[in-house]
Amino acid sequence: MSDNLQMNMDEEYLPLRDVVFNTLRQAILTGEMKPGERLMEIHLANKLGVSRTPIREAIRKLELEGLVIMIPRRGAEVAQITWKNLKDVLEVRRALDVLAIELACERMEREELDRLYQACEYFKKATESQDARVIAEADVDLHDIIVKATRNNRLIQLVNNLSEQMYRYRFEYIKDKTQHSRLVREHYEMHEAICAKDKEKAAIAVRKHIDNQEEAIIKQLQLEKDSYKN
Amino acid sequence: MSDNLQMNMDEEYLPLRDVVFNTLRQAILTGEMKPGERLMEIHLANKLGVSRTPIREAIRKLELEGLVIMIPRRGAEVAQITWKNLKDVLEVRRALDVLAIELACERMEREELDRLYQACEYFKKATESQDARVIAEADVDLHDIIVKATRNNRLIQLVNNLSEQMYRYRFEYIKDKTQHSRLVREHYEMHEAICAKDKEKAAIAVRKHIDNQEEAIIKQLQLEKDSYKN
DNA sequence: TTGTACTAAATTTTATACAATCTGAAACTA
DNA sequence: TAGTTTCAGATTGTATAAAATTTAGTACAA
Repeated sequence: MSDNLQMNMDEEYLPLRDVVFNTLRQAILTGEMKPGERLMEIHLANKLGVSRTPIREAIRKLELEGLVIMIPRRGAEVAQITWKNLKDVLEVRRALDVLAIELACERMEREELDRLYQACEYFKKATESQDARVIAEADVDLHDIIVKATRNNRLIQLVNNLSEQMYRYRFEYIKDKTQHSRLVREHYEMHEAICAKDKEKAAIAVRKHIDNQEEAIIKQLQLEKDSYKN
Repeated sequence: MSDNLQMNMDEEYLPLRDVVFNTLRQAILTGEMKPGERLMEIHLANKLGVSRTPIREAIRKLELEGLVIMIPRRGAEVAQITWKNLKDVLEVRRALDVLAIELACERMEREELDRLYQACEYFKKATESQDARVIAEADVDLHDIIVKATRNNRLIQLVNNLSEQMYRYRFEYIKDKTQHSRLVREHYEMHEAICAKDKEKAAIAVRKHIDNQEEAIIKQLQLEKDSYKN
């Protein structure tokens, strides 16, 4: 792990455990902490300048999110991402994203539809910028609008969690310029389908969207496998 | 809360935090701890005969499961179950149960199909026993066979979690004898559909199953509302 | 060289101590 | 009386200490 973890302290008040939780989660999702790497309490406590208690509590939450696995009396380590695991996540995510867009068809209001359209436009512009971080953020914002329109907090939470599980791969995926026009098109398709309240068309569009993502991630994983030979 | 929480200590080794976690979760799901009730650390620590540390770590996990909500510097309390919240959970569960049975159609093996049939028969016998606990257990076993057949660990975990969220209502639901024959029939329908690998028929059957459950739970909630006038 | 027993170091697990914050009631003011 | 202030007690948040366990290293015998 690179030795420059930094905590974001400028929130008005958050218990340290939550600050630590966010910090570690971020480090894991961005790949700064590699799968298999151990999370040692004293080490982390020193690095982040807090005591071990908040570290431990943060790890408990990461454990339940599936980002780290615990081995009793040995400690926690960053969860390995296996191919199987990823396929499982995507399988579930596909179903939930379909549900989300179907509900969005029913429940999205005019004002949100407008914002969704703006987000589509903004995403298009973002792809032209060639800056992967900007593109990724625009993508997240767009999908967020759809998911929030479901008005279903449980669904929102689950979809967000599942999406996060593969952030690091999506990042690589989004760098692939050849996909950009397709992504832009699919976003517009989704917007159209929701406007028309056409659930079937919407479902088909999201499925395609996720299928593409899955394919890209698998390709990505294949590359890593080849280069690291594990 | 009744003052006789008991921890299950006979496992070979589980960290105290996990024992506490299971104990508290059980207490919440069975209704022994009522929504809105505060979880005070010292109190719980004394009652369970451990220090505050494992209590705190258990609460962190309950928090992420949505069973308790945290108010900073005020502590945790058992999450209120609102109507909205229940509808949200059921909405997601419906989608995931459909996914599960569809995958089961693809992946269930001969031996599991046999066990599923046995579970159907056993459930039928259980309804005759009139013992709600026996019936509930038979029902859980049956659905477990289907969900496990998906081979998708993430899905298994999520469905189990969502099911648990309404254990206390299902319990009342299952006492309603007029529903029994319908439940038995629906179970056989599911088994048949999976045998035939007929995803559509299977999906329809589960949806009906959950719709019934939803209706019954809503009725139940209505009753409580009337009797407590809140 | 390999295998085993023993010891020391590292690490997690649990308990306790201290600090910060909140709550609620009594005292006080207008 | 209504509203504010103050303060004690309760409770959470954080840090540190003690206990239990695992890991790793070393010495010694086969």
